[in-house]
Amino acid sequence: MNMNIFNHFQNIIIEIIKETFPDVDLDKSLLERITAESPRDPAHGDMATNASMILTKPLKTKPRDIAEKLVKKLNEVDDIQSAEIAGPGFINLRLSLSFWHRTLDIILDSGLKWGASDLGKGEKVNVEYVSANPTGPLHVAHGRGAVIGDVLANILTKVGYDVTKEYYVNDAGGQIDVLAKTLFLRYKEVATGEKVEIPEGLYPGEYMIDVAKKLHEQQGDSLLNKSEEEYMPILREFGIDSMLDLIKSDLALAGIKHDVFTSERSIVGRNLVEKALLDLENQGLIYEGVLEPPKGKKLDDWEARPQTLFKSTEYGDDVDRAVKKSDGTWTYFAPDIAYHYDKYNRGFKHIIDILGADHGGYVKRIKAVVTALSKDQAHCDVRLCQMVKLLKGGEIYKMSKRSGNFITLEHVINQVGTGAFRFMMLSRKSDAMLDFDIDKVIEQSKDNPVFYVQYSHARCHSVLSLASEQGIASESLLSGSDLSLLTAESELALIKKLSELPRILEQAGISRETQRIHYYVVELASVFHSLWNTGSSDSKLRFIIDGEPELTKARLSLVLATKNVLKSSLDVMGVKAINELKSNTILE
RNA sequence: GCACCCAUAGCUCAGCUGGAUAGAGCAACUGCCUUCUAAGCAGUAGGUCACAAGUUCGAAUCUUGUUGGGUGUACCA
Repeated sequence: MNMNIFNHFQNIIIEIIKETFPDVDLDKSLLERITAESPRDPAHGDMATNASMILTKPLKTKPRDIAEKLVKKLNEVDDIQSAEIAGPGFINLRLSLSFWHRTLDIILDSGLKWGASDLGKGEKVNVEYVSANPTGPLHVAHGRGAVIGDVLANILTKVGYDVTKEYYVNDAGGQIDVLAKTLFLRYKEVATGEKVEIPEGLYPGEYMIDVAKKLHEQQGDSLLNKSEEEYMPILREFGIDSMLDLIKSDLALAGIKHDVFTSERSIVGRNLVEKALLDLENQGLIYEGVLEPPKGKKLDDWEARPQTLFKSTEYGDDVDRAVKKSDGTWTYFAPDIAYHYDKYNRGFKHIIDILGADHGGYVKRIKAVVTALSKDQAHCDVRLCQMVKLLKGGEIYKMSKRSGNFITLEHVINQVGTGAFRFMMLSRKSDAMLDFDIDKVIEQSKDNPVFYVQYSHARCHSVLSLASEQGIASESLLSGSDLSLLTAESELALIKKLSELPRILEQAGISRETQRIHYYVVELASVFHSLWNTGSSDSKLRFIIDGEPELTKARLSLVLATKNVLKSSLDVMGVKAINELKSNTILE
């Protein structure tokens, strides 16, 4: 059986259609539109299909007439308890109890692997995320892209892709000179003890002082006597290394570890820029030209000048893009072309870039590059992460990297905890802006979904450990429980929710929408809390029933399955599941 | 000007790539603790899915306009 029960029944339905209408040639794209999904209203059953509506046109028959034929055969399927026609021609399926019990059994057997699938067929995917310039610590906006990229990579891994988590280090551009110059001033400050004013345009952040101190420890006063030409390479090197260490420790704090760091300097050093541009040139996509001045924005210093351009308009971009500056050096874009060329040559046909919304204007040209360089063999998917509005008690925290007093990622995570931070970063789709109120995330109330979900996991743990202590049932004793004893509506609702995970992960992977797993885990917690409370109003529905060891074991099995699914969902989110909630603890 | 994104209950947001009577949470109101954690549950009330056309059996979802907000807009990265 396909782990994704919706695909499973979709296949069954399609087979039945082929049997029922053998003379009609139904093409694949049409059959793919035939769905099996859970109806909005549970009163409509467990599964609904739109098959007869889709088939109306090719069969030139009324939907209800088609449905009647299909229903007859669907009713013969073992796992289908009943199939009936409803509304404009939907077929509602009610699945048998034994099907649900068998599904629960599979979920229990799968343990933390439940939800995994082979959708990706082991294909290679490169997910590039964060890629912040090595000029300072990460701030909160970086944190959003970081979590979304990380979780998307986790999801894709879970659904069967061979995923590489990657960080592109912009260590070759002008901002590195700015970094080095700033570092020199701070170094001078440390060495001479004289207060230094950081001029406009350099990085005023105080983090540079610590770096300068370390530099001074290593080099003493020796750099003071050197010429700029001599000390700049040393400072660049030291600055980049220090900043990368800083960034990596921020990432570690956020629970993120990239597989690969690719440096811009190494791309340039391997002459990949020349190679990639030659490839484009051979395709006639590089030319010398003059761009029009941009409209709607005053540019006092604009002047027409010939530049080396990439014909990105060929692939849907708004204007062609410069790859060389007027002084003949590469633009930022050129090494990035080479970098994507490198990704493709490393065998990635699925390339995903997670960027900040402020890079929105960059999307079309980078997609154009990948399409051109791969001759349409690779696909580049760019996800933009909208800004995070950081609040504390309703008041806005302004973040500006230039000012130097921006709110760092470290600062925020230290206040709310890694788990809560990640959980909240996944609460909105990446296209939409996100409000993040530090006070609310710390708040230990039902207002806070992190606690709601963790509480459900803690409850699972609590029952299971209680049962274990009482010797009623340990986890090992639970295997082989008679799951058919689970017949209450609330129990079945939980089994059904558990069974959805594979589909949720597949769809999150396909659509690259990480918020889906967030909402799933909240829903799952809700269904579990609901079941828990049926035991409050009716003691016969509690998990542990004196004198009924078999029933108790069956129910505890369901609890165990729930605990596992909660945990594996949280694992994908990079959030640590918690066994016991204590007051005043920050979630890790 | 142009490009990309957003607009759903009083507030914060879901809505399973086009399905049935649009759903949660918060706030409001009503119930449920001699109970495996009430940090929870059940219920009531709350809607012109920004607006207008179009596509079709069927639209919050797709197309095109319009309005309002965000972001970006040569030789920065």
